[in-house]
Amino acid sequence: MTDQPKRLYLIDGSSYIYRAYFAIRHLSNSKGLATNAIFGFTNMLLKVMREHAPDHLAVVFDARGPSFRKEIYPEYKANRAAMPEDLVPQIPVIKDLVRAFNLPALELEGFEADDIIATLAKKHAAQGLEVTIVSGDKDLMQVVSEQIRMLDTMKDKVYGPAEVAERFGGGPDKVVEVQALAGDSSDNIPGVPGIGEKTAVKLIAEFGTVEELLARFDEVKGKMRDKLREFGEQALLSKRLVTLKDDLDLGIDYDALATGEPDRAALTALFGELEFHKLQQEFFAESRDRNDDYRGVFTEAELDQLIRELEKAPRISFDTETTSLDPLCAELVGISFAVQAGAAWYIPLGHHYLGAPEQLGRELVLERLRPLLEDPRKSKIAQNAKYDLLVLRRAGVEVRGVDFDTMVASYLGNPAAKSHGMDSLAADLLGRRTIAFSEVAGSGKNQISFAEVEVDKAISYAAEDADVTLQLFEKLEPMLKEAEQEKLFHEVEMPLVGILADMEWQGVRVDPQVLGTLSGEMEKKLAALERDIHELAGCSFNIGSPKQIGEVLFEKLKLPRGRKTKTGWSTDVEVLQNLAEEHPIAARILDHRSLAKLKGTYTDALPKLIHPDTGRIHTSFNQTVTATGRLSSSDPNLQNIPIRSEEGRRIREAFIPAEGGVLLAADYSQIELRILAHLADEEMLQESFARGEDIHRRTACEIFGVFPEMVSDEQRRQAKTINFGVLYGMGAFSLAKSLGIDRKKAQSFIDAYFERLPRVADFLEARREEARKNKYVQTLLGRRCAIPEIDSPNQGIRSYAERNAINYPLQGSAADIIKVAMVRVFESLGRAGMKTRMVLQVHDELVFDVPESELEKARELIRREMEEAVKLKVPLDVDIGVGKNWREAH
DNA sequence: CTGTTGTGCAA
DNA sequence: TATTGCACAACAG
Repeated sequence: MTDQPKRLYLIDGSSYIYRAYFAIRHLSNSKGLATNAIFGFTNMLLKVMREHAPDHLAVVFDARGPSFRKEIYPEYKANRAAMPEDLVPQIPVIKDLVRAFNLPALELEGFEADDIIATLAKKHAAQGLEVTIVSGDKDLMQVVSEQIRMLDTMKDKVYGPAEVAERFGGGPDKVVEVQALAGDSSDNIPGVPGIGEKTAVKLIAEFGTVEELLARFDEVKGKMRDKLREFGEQALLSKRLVTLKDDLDLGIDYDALATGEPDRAALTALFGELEFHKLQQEFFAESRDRNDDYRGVFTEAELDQLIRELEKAPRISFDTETTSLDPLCAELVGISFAVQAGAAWYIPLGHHYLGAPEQLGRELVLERLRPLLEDPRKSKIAQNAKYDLLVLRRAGVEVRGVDFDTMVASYLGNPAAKSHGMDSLAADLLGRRTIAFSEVAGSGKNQISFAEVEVDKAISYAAEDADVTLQLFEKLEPMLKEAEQEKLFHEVEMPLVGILADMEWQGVRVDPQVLGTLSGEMEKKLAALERDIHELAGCSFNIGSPKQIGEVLFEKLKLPRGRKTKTGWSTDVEVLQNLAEEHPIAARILDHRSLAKLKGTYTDALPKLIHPDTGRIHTSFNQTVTATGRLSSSDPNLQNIPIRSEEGRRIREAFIPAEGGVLLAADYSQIELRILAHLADEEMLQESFARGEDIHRRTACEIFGVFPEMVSDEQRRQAKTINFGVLYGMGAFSLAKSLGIDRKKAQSFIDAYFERLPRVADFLEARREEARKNKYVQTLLGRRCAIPEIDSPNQGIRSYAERNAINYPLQGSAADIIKVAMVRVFESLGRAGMKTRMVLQVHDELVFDVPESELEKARELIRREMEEAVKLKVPLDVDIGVGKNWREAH
């Protein structure tokens, strides 16, 4: 073995923190914590580790208090501004990071990081070690030598004696001399006024040291001589200030600076929290466990063996591989299973490419697995189970017993998180970078179907999915318990998974002819509007482009501008409505825009999404998207089908029941206000709901002090706006804007409201308080949503957080209630053996496809299960409508 | 071809 | 300067 010199790396932590902070101006995580300095610092650390793999290292920080330099010179660093307020909270995180990397960290009271570094560098260099100082600070150049070099990772430069000499005109020993003369404005080191670095280098090159220069100052000519005479003492003081202490008694030897193995779990948690997803991936890219036992199942004997393993295991995880992201088009290509961490199987069923190995038959495998998959008592785990349920249902297997969906569990743990995808969960919770789909199937136009992926590759990809899912379960289950989400998870969210799968499976019938006719009419109207608009403008332009509209209205026609957007002048409804009085073009543009919107988003888009086999639209209900617990709908979004305008309502006529049936729409009346009445325990609201009054009218009575009969339409409208405003935490400004009144007046309405409904005011404050105390708020069923921004120093962010603290419990409790109702209705319909099918959910409304013969029974059942979903201090009223299309059902 | 912006639909 | 979503067309890189 060759005897490599021992190496030591000394990282100037404090200097990097500052440099990173100023180099990266804007970076923060979704919780409002600034992360710019942390990010820069981490990058530096990772770079040093990656490129130098140090075995001995110290990260050195400045100690909190003043250093000894302050004692010799009170003005030292006096001009330094206080640490920026968004940097302060980053410091402890950086120290956590260093700890998680398991690296030695040092700081010493009374001394700066540079002194510690100088001491350690000199000491170890004297012992024959090769020392690298990682810093960008020129002060440290004074300790550079043959054994000590300096590395600036941000500039990617290494400084040895030669590089130092180039800048300071001599060996590293000249550094302090030059700095003593030139001073340093950032540290408030005075030096000699009028002498900068260039002059100082010249003088030192000639005289060697400050002392020598001062002794022979008469050899210097002109004004500089006077300066030197006057400020000589100051130069000597400066020299003391810039000279680093290199003889501190640290009592630290080489062995104490050995680097440890990084704590993967801690790092993962930190990177996750900081939302350093890219770094997370990079760091863990190499750390995939190669010991995983992933096997393909190719023979009946192997299948039997697998099934025996699956039967023995208390819980199994599984995952399907298919040809499409859309489960209703997807063909099954393979299934994977895991029973314990690190071991998983993949059964290829439908890989077909030239030279593909012999695979077991699909029918055979599914028949053998059917008893297990359909057994409700066999506990199963899956990631995004809804997808697998649908794929297998399409393949003829009704999977039961899926009692843990890792995606849903992760969502309950943090509903505000951006992604609950397996890759990010594996990274965040397991510190593991999983094989990306694109790595086995390619991406973009090169992407191939999973059926064409080589079986060997498919095994490592698919088996990993089942394995990781099982490992995620092991992490997530205790987390759910910790967060007290178990009941909500097992009694509401998990039952809902299968129900949503069923709703997507059913889909809703849509008549393409209705949409086609509508589209044709719109086409004509749009063409006419376009002609008018171009004529009024005197030129032809793209009405769909806000930018071009801006050019025409504000530059060509010289109409008054309204608000600005990031890229130009706003042309939104509000602006155009104001412009309508100035010029007839504005109203036409508005008409054109809303019609084009309806046509593009609905009448033209929906027919394309009608499934060719079923004649129905199968939307996707997403259970892990919203921060509040609501569902969302996509591909297409059926939760925003128009209803307000006449044109819009006609789109609803295209949504129709199955042959021989009707559509039944059941919606909760004023559910969020009822929840407010319940949670705030506000008697006036409770009494009003108990009596079945018009709540907005009643609110108007209270705040305007008039009798119910005397409430004008205008007053009711205003009360309604206030009622909704309360749910969203609205202020006087926005109320004024939406009512078109002045702020004072709006404030007086709000005052009157809280005067008459004091418990509501208490409730709102209690929610803000709760958020400040716990950093989260809760719904009726204990669903939690974190609101870390509640402590943000930024007023805008904090106000936003406070509004969320009010809105989440109300919107979220409504979501809880309708989810419970969905489970109750679904199960009740099943027990009754009815053919009525739940097909849509629109936040406070459920839509059913009902055979005509079952109508009355269904109506009663649905009403009962919805109204009795939870018991509140106010009744839950459900309005039910029935019709031959969705519009009529309202 | 992909991500962002402005806009607008729903509860 | 009112909450939560999704999707479209235009546009920038």
